Amino acid sequence: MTAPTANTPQSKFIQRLQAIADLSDDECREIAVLPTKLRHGTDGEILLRQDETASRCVFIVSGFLYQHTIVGDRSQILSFHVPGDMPCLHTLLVPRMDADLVCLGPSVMGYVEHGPIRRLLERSVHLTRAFWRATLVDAAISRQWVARLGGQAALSRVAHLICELATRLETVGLAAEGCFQMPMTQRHVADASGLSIVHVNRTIQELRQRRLIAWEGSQIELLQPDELRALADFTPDYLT
Amino acid sequence: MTAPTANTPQSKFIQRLQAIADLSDDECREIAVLPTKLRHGTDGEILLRQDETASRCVFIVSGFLYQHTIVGDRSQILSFHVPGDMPCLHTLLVPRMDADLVCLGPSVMGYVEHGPIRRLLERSVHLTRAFWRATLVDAAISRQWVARLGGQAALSRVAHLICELATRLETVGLAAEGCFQMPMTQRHVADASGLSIVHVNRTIQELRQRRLIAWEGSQIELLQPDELRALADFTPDYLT
DNA sequence: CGTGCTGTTGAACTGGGTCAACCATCGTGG
DNA sequence: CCACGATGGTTGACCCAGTTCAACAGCACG
Repeated sequence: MTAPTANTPQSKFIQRLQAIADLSDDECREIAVLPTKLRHGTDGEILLRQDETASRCVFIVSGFLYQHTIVGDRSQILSFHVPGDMPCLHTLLVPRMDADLVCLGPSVMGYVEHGPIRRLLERSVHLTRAFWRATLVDAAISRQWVARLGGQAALSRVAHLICELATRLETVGLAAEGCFQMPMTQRHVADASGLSIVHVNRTIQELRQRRLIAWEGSQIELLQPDELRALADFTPDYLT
Repeated sequence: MTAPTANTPQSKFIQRLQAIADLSDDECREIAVLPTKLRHGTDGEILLRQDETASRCVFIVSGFLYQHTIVGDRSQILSFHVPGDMPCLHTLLVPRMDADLVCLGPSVMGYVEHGPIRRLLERSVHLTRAFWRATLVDAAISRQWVARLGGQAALSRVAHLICELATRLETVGLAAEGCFQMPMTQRHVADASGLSIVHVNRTIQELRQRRLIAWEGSQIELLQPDELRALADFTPDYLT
């Protein structure tokens, strides 16, 4: 299907599913009519808590979320989520959250109860595959994070994170020419990269000095995407 | 279903699915009759290569596998797989492998072509859920690895890995009283933990000195499981 | 009986952590 | 309108967990 989707709350989510699996117009419509409640979230607000049992799914209309857990005395970010993502889709089958789901900056989310999604998927093998596949892309991202954290030094690690986010934002039309907005602080990068905040600061400065990225406020730009990807050992295939 | 499964090649796999989602006797039978080719693998043998397109799934009858990738000049293990696991189930929907699938020690695998599995799942919403859920457990394990690698120091990191493996082996009846067999070398632990082999050696010695584990050859024993879990910040919920 | 792998140990080194300032920005309340 | 406290970014000095290099011992295997 190629119909230019209107700018409904669901449009980014559908656009994202399209990128993952082909959907027919009918299927898009069925997703669009899922009963949805829109909610606004503020920076740092916790939408779902670790160990809580989720009874609904969240898709991001605008803004960003991340999953966060405490390990020992350290705060660790497990994943970032961008508009069009459904960060806790897995709760449909495994309802217990294994991390907090937190707003990164002000954001708008759509809530959909598990019930309607389950009923929709029961009727459609193809949509089930699309949703399943969406969870598999999340899993592939996690595996890349394992590689990133286990195998790379600080500079490549941070570079990889930036490459990943740029690519994911491109697929939903929120990044162009390697340029995007994301209200991440250096603390977030530190918690996502297993580094101290001080060292993230120096690492970002190194990336800036090498003219690989520009980063002022929430505006991030990849100045030399190819060089950055080479440094990060990044290949975007896994994001499908 | 509670019928004592005979010791067929599939029995561990079915046992594992049982632990994840209830299956009826009928469903177990349908899995048992999936056309399967048995293969033997030797230590270090690569069953599937990174970037290769898989056309079949593998379940482990006996022995161990791991997924492995090169990041920069470092070798990184992304996951371990134990009997009953289906390590590349995700290739059913995302056929491209994002890592090598390698034998850890001699092992026996069952190969099932994608086609028969797809046809089985098309007929059964419930089985689809069970398989989907199996991939979600793998994803949860990856997320835990992210937390482990990003947030924990060497000692906790290695302890966590051991706790995870012990728990997973228990659910398929291959560990009892915290005691199990696994032909892992310290190199494997190093590659899975993002540590140097030398430091893994010293870390394991520390665990031994603290009387937390015993590890001779391929025989691993948790001497004080509760203390080890506390040190590792390990809670087994996510393994379902 | 060498050859190679795994485990072990010691010594020197370093990437990144910790601690402690300091600055700029910004929203808030007096 | 300004003083303020909070937050995010930056810098310097010192420290340490973990790396690297190198050597050696046990053992399995051809």
